[in-house]
Amino acid sequence: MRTSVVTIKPNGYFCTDCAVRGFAVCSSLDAAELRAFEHLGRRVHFATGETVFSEEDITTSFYNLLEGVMRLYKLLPDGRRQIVGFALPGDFLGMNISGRHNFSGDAIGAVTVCQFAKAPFGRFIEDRPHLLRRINEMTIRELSQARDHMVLLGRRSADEKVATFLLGWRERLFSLEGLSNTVPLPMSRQDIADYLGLTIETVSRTFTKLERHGAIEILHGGISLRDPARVEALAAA
Amino acid sequence: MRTSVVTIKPNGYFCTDCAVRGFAVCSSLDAAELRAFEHLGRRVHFATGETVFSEEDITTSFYNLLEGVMRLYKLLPDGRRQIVGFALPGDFLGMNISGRHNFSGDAIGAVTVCQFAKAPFGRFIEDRPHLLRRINEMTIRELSQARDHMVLLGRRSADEKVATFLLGWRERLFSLEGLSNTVPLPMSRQDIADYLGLTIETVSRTFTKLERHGAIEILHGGISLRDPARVEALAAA
DNA sequence: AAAGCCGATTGACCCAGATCAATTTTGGCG
DNA sequence: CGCCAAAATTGATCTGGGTCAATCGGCTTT
Repeated sequence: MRTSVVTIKPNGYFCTDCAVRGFAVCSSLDAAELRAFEHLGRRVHFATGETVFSEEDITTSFYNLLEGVMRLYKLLPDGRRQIVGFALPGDFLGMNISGRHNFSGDAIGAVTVCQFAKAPFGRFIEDRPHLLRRINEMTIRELSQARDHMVLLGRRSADEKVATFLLGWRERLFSLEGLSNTVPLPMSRQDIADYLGLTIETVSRTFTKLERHGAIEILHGGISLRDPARVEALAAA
Repeated sequence: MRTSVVTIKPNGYFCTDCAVRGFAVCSSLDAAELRAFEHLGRRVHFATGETVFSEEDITTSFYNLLEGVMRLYKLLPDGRRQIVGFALPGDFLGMNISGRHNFSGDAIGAVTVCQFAKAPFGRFIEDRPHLLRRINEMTIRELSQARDHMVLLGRRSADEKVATFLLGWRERLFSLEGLSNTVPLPMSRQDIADYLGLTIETVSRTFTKLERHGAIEILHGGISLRDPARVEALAAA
C-alpha cells in the first residue's frame, strides 16, 4: 500500500469538516470551489470580551463566525450603547459599502471566526454569482430581522420586549442545538438591556416578575420556559 | 426623407428618459440591457393613502419608486404601528426571502412606481451579476440605516429623535432636490411619531419647543432650519 | 361665508420605566 | 476555603413621555 498524498492546510483545518459548512455563506460552494476558498480564510480565536472589529474601523476583513456568540453594537458619543444583534455560528459579518464597519463586534465567551481578507474575498466572489446570491439572501434576512427589532424597540412594553427576546433567542438556538425549554443566555443582563432598549434593573425586575408568575425559571446562565404559552401570549400582545 | 421606425413602449415610457435612471437599480444596466429591461416594468400610479403592497401578502412584484414618498410600516395585532422607513424615488422595494412582504407600503401623496413581476425579474437578474451586485449594495445600505434607526429607537430621547429625524430627512432629500434649510415634510405628525417611537403629542410639543428656542420654524407642510448648528448639537448628544 | 372635518396643538395629569442606592449573589484566585 | 470584584437583584423615588381631553386652525363643501 502506497503512502497517500494529503494536502495539509496551513492552519490545519478543512472547510469540508467545518461545523458551519452546511448553513454559512460557504454552503453555496461546491467541492471544487471549496478547495479554492479554503486558502482564503484563516481561523482566529478570541477570548471573552475581546473585540473582533470596531465601528468606524476601515474594513480589512470579513468574518464567518464558527464558534461562540458575539454582541454587535453601536455606541453614542456619551457612551450609551445599542446592541443591534447577537451573532451565532454561521453568521457572516463585515459587509458594508462605506469601507468602514458600521458597528462593533465582540466576543461573549470564547469565539472562533474564519477571517477573510477583504480584497481576495472580493475577487473570489467576482465570478461566482451563486456566492453573491447567498450573501444577498443572508443580508435580506438580516434586514427583515432588523425591521422586526425596530418594532420591538419603538412600540413594545418592557414585558413584551423581554418575552419576545426569550422566544426569539430560543428560536435562533433551535437550528443549532435543537428545540428546548431550557434557554442558555450567555450574554449579561446589561447586554440584554442594551439589546432591548431598557435598563439592567428593568430587565432584572421583569425576569423576576415572569418567574413569580410561573412563566419562567431563572437558572444560572439561562432560563427555563415553565409556561411557554404564557410567554408567547405576552410576546404576541 | 424616409419615415423613421420608432419603437413605442406599450405604456409610452422609455427607461432612458426615466427620472431615477441614474441612481435606481437600473443604473447598473447598459443601454442594450436597458432595452430588454424596459419590457419588464410597467408604470403604475397610486393616489394619496393608497396601499402599494401589504405585509404578509405573497410577493408577486418588486417596485422601483419613481415619484412621490411612501411610508413603510409594520403593525402589531392590536394596531400599534412602527414605520420602518420612508421611501423616496430611486428606492427598490419588495425583496424578501419568505416569499411574502415583511412590511406594508403606502403612498404619502401621489406616487408612481415601476412595477416588475417577480418571476421575469428574477430570470432577468439570473445572468446579470452586476444587477445583483447593485441590489446587494442597496440592501447593505438599507441594513446600515436600519441599524442607525435601532440606536435612535432604543437609546435616544424625544428631543434627540426629532432633531436626528429632521437632519436625516434633509440629508436624504439633498440628493434629490439639493441642500436647503427648508425641509418639506410630506408625512403627517402621526407618521413621524410612528417612525420615531413616540406619540403625536410628543412630536408636536417637541416641534413647538424647538421653534420657541429659535432652532426651527414650523411651516405648512414642512419646517425651516433657523439654527442648523443647534439642531445638529441636539442630534449629536 | 358658514359649517363641518381632520390634523395639529396645548394643557392637566399619570405611570412605566429610569435613576439612585443598597444589598445579595456569583465567580475567580491566592 | 476566605477574600475580593463584578454581576445581579431589590427597594425607594423620580421623571420623560404617555394618556386623556379640549381647543385651534386650515381646507373643503355647499
